[in-house]
Amino acid sequence: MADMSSGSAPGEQADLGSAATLGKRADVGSGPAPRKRADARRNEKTLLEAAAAAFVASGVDVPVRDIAARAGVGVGTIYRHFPTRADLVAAVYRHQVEACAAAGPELLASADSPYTALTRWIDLFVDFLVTKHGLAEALQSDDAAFQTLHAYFLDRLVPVCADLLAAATRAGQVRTDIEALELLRGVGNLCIGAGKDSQYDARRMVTLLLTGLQHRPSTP
Amino acid sequence: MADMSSGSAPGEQADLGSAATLGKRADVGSGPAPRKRADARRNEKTLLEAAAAAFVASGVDVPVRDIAARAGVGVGTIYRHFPTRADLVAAVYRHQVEACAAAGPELLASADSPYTALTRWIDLFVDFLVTKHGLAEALQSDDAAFQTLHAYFLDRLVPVCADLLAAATRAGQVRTDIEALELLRGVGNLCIGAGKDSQYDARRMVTLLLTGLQHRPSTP
DNA sequence: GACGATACGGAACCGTGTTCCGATTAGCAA
DNA sequence: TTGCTAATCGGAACACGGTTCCGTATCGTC
Repeated sequence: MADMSSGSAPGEQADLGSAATLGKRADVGSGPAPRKRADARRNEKTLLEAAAAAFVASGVDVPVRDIAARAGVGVGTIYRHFPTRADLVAAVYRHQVEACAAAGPELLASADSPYTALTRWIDLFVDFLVTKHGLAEALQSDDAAFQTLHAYFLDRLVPVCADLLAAATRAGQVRTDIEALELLRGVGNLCIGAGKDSQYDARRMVTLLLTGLQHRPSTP
Repeated sequence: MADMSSGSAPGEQADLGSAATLGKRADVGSGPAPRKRADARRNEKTLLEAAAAAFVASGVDVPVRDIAARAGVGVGTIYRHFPTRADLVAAVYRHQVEACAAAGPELLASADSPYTALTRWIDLFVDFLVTKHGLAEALQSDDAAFQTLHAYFLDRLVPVCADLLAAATRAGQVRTDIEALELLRGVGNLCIGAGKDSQYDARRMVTLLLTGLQHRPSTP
């Protein structure tokens, strides 16, 4: 299974998550993609690496200027490749989000019960969030610029969570009044500020939430 | 019992929560307070009312300039009375925080079990947070300016929560590995973004958390 | 009414994200 | 190799938010 908590590992050959691929696919059928210039491709890769390093060093709140400086480019270059901060963040973490999404079905197939698969998957999700300083905060930020990041996470992970939840529901292991979106948002919220207070253990809170999710006829 | 979700009801005679009373008490023993000028007192009251109205209208994120305009004063006046945004927020909600703190012992005395008292108290807390747009977010913000707000809430409410939790623990009704601070932060986190998505019901998530908190020997 | 202390207003400052546009350069053709 | 042109780059400039500063206005007292 993919390791969700490892470094962000940018720098692959294929689609590095340029903003154009985040929204609706642009003008399908207008012929093959016009292939970017070499310096543009180089810069995009450099930017993703610099951003990943900056996020590790200073959290996802690191100023755009710092990322630009780290990459040795101007801020204009960042905004040409990524229309907004959130798109850059999304691009940097795209691989890990995809890995998390892919892990859902695998866990469902390998775990000894749907509920176990669900908890393991949520564990992956939590590991991902708590190891990325400020990511959970950014996801819930009401800043309009982060709407696209929020949407990307939800688009990709809600269906996976919904499948796990549905399986657990069919097995009679969980309450039936909780939706996947709600569960994911709750878990995401619990991860906020995870690294900033040693007294607060997000994983323990998520455990509580998941325990409470279990189907228990004897509700007090 | 105090109604935590009602309007903020500023405008009382006594201490309206000026910043001086939030931090450590300044120079105790240097004689009686020198009694502010009349216009200063008038402005402080006006400011609290304007801020409360602005918070209701636009959330606690409303720009300081907007509050100043609403109160018909300059921004300098705000900063003279409240050293920072967070102090203004704290002052506006001080009454409700105090009411929430006071409700703890009352509930413990009146409810039929400590766990019930705890859940009722948490309900009050949640009602408070979800009815104040952006307050839960501000509480967890890593912005240094909100540290004082965070600290105020915690100073005031953690002891109350700890008492309720201890009582429930003595009654064998809850797990023993959760601290009051952790529980409060978890609940606070779950309230983030409560009003912005009709799909997400913070109260339901808190219910899950509290259910998971219950002592259950048969852990799956 | 005068005068010192206090409080006021809002321009100015700093740090953000984002936009804009002249300078630069890659990629191609001759 | 040399031009040419469109794509790309860099960073100054803008918008917007919190906060600070200081000349001016007002209060309260003599």
